[in-house]
Order: sequence, then C-alpha cells, then structure tokens
Amino acid sequence: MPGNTSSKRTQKTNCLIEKMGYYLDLSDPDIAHLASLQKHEQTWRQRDIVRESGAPADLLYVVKSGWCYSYTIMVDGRRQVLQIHHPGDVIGIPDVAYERAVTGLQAATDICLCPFPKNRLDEIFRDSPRLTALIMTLGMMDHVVLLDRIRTIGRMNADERVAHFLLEIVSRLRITSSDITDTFDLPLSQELIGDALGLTNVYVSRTMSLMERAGLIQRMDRAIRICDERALKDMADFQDRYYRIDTSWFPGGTAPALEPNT
Amino acid sequence: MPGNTSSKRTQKTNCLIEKMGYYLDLSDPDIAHLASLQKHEQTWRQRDIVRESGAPADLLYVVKSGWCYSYTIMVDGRRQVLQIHHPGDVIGIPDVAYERAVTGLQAATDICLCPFPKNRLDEIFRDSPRLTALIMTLGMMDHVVLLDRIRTIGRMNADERVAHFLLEIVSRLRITSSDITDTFDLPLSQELIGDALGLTNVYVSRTMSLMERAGLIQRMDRAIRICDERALKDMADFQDRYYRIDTSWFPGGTAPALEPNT
DNA sequence: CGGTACTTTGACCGACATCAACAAGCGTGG
DNA sequence: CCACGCTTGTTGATGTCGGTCAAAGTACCG
Repeated sequence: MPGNTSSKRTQKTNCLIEKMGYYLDLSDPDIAHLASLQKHEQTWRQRDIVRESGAPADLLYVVKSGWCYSYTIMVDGRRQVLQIHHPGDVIGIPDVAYERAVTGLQAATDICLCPFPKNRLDEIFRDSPRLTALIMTLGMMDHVVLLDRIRTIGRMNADERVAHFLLEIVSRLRITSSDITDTFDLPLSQELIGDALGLTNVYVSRTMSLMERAGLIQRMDRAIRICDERALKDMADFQDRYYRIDTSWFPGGTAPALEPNT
Repeated sequence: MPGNTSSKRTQKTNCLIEKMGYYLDLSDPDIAHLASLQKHEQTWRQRDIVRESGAPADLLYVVKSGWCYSYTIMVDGRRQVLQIHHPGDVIGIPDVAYERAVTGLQAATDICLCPFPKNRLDEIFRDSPRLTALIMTLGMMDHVVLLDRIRTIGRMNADERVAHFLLEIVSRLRITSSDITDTFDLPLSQELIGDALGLTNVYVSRTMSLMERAGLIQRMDRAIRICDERALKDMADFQDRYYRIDTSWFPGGTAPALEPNT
C-alpha cells in the first residue's frame, strides 16, 4: 500500500497509483508498471515552462507533486488555459496523436514531474489490457471534462463559470485526498483562472468578491472554503465526472488482471 | 442499402474504413473488424433525437451517412453544441467511461448510423493492438479538436470563431472526400452554428454576412465557398488537426499489422 | 394555403473588457 | 534592515461586442 504521510495533499508516495487504485483494483504487475513510469523525476520552479507548444511530443509526464497547466497562446498574445494538472495526473495523452506538442505546459507552483517516453505506453498496451482500458478511460474522462468546459465557457456567465471551476477542482482533489471536505488551497492566480474560463483577471476578482459577499465561498489567503456547495452546484449545473466511472466493460471483469493472453 | 440518393459526398460504400485507411494501412482482419461494426444500421430523420443525454451509454455509433451533433442543454434551456459528427466518425468514445451518456445526440440531416455495443471494443483491444492504437488516436484527435474549440470560444471574437468553424469543417470533409477543394454543402442552421460557437443565431447571421461582403466566403443556398482560405486561416490562427497524425509509435511499425504478439 | 423553420435587419441594452491607479505581499540584493 | 522590483489583487470609469427583442421576408412542406 502506498504510504500515508501526514501531509494534506501532494506528498503521497505515489499519486498515480493512488489515483488509479481509486478506480480499480490493481494487480502487482500493474503496480510495477505504473511505478516504473515514475523512475525519473525532475523539478521545476513556479512559472517555469516545462514544454513549449510545438516542441517534439515524445514525452508524457506523471505529476508527482505541485500543480501545472496546459495552455495555448494566440498570435496577439492572449492566452487560453486548457487544463489544470494535479498530482496523479498523466499529462500529454492527446499529444500522443501528433509529432509535436499541441499545448504548452507551465508550472503553476513548484512541481515535480516524472517524464517518460510515449512508446512506453506501447508496453502497457501489450502487457496489460486492463491497465490499457483504465488509461483510455482516464483519457476519456479528460475528454468529458473538456466538454463540460466548453459548455461552461460557451453558455455560462462569469459567476457560473467560476462556480463550476471551483467545484471541478474540489472534486478532483477529493479523489486523491479523501480528507478534503470544503476547504482547499488554490495556488492559481486570478489571471490564470480567467485565462482558463475565458474571462479577465479583473472580472474574476469582481466575481469572486461578489461570491464571497454572497456567502457562497470564503477566502483566507490562497485557501478557498466552499460555504454553500449545494447553491454553487445548482448555479453551475455541476456534475462530478471524477467520482464514479464505468469499469464493467474492462477486460478481466473486476478482479485483478489475469495473465495476459493465452 | 438505405435509400441511395444521388448525393456526391456521403454515399461511399464504407466511410469508416475509408477514413481509417486514410491514416493507416489496414490488414484484412482489421478491415473485417471494422466492417463488422457496421452490420446493423438505422436511419433517423432530420431533427430526430438519436439518444438523450443521461440515457444508458451502452452503444457507440458509426456515422454512415448524414451529419449529426452532440449537445447539452442547460437548465434554462440554452444549448451548447459540442461536436459535429460526419460520415466515418465513431460517436461516443468518451461515453465509454461512464454508465450514462454525457451528451445528447441529434440528427442535423437525415442520417444513417450503425450502432454497436461498447463491449465490442473489448474484442478489438484483444485482437488488434494496431487497430486499438488507431482508435485511441482518433479519440485523441477529437480531444485536440476540443482544445481548439475551447481556445476559439474562450478567446476569439465572433468572426474568428466562424472562420475557424468553417475551416475545421472543410478539413474534416477533405479526409473522406478528396474532391472537395473550396466549396461544400453546409447543412447546419445558423442557430446550430451559434450553439456550437457560443453565439446567437442573430450574430452568426450578421457575421457571415459581413464575411461574405468582405469577400472571404460566398454563400449559394446552403453551399459555402471558401474564397480566401489564407486570410481565414490567418484570422482564426487555424491548424489542421486532421491532415496528419503520428503513427510511428504504433505496434507493428508502419507496415500493415503483423500477427499480434510474440 | 397555412404552418413551421430559417434568415435577415434594426433598435436597444448589458455583461464583460479595457484602461488605469493603487495597495499589499514577497523575494532579492544592497 | 530597508529599498526596490515584481507579481498579484482590488476598485473605479468608460467602452464595446455580442445578446435580446421584435418584425418582416423567404423557403419548404403537408
């Protein structure tokens, strides 16, 4: 069993295995596989650029600690933040389809990532159909989260967007940190949040101030407390995409993976 | 055969195989697999709802002819169109992760789809790692297209959004119809386009009129002619995600699939 | 012919952007 | 220890892009 430190969020010995294990019973070989993806690790400081958009897309990354984000820059300099990556996430699955990275990758806090070459996926595909299915499923979850994001940006106004954003973050954190209830640290600038939601930093500030005054949330330093989760969920029409997935179709039933083929 | 119109575009004998074959040399067993997914077919009339959001997500669909789209409805009745599906597309890969469908699915034109149960994917995973990789890759392409969409909706103004939208459609059509150069039929109402781009039908109308007056596009009935593709690409910062993918990491090299494993 | 779906155009309005100024916190270097 | 720059958050004044509402025109279809 992956160890349990006393730290609140990031310092689990192995976030990836913990996250995967949340969804599925992992066999020993599967655990070994996952662990081997994290042999090499590398750290970056806050605001460091891990990978530029357009760079060769030969690496994937497992987030070991800290937060980072994928983004694109428009010709006129505007930025769109596409995804926030938390400990336990595998970054870059979509880039696998292309020779060059579609998005940039930047550190939101000091981070530790474990890069691994994308052809390592190939091994997993051969050795463990069950792990393959899980990795695919995690990719599809990301996909669905993007659909939610499109809906949010395309058809919701500022306060609904912010509410949705906060709820998504909490849901995500709750997977790997079951002790999180309503308060969490949000190490993201309002400019970043704005760039994720298609708003400006100024309007994010106004919106969050209003939400706080309305008693929906509370802010202490960079920590956020969700005061009225029910109300937030209602206003943002929020669905938790992280809580539960369908593993019924996975090869090998719900038991740990059997020996691969014949 | 479902009624055969004289139409020039959709009535290829097998769009899925054609599209897959565009990216990869397919082995005979692979072709057989793909063909078997399309044994059953079913037709819907324009505006019919194929599947409601929240329905059991046990089926995937291959589009045989016609256009349809995925969407979500907000509590206040507003709609966000998430994806347009063309002949050859596989619909519902992301729904595989969940027990219930995340999006609704509706016919934009009269359509013919081939539904197949999602556990059929399981077979493919076992039998053909190469086809597995391709299906995953197609899923990731969709993913990347969604990233583009987020960028478009989040940070671009109306004319840039429309330009991007049109270019994406042409790129997509060009995969399965190499004869399309600059003119194509666009069987989508402006309301639908607006719902896809986070705009209103009114403003889509205004925008397209302006673009026509500016000589960027030309409209005859429902057909669109891209008059100045260069200019459109520049204004929308458009990247073609469909033209070329990376298959170098696929199992079995670039040759037609070898016998699986060992 | 009447009904429905779709497009177009005009008048008006509002949500959010833009610009700008200020304050607070923090790391760095003297 | 203070000074400085940098990043971040807040608040106000003003502007604009796209929404809303409404009406009229057109095409299609039963």
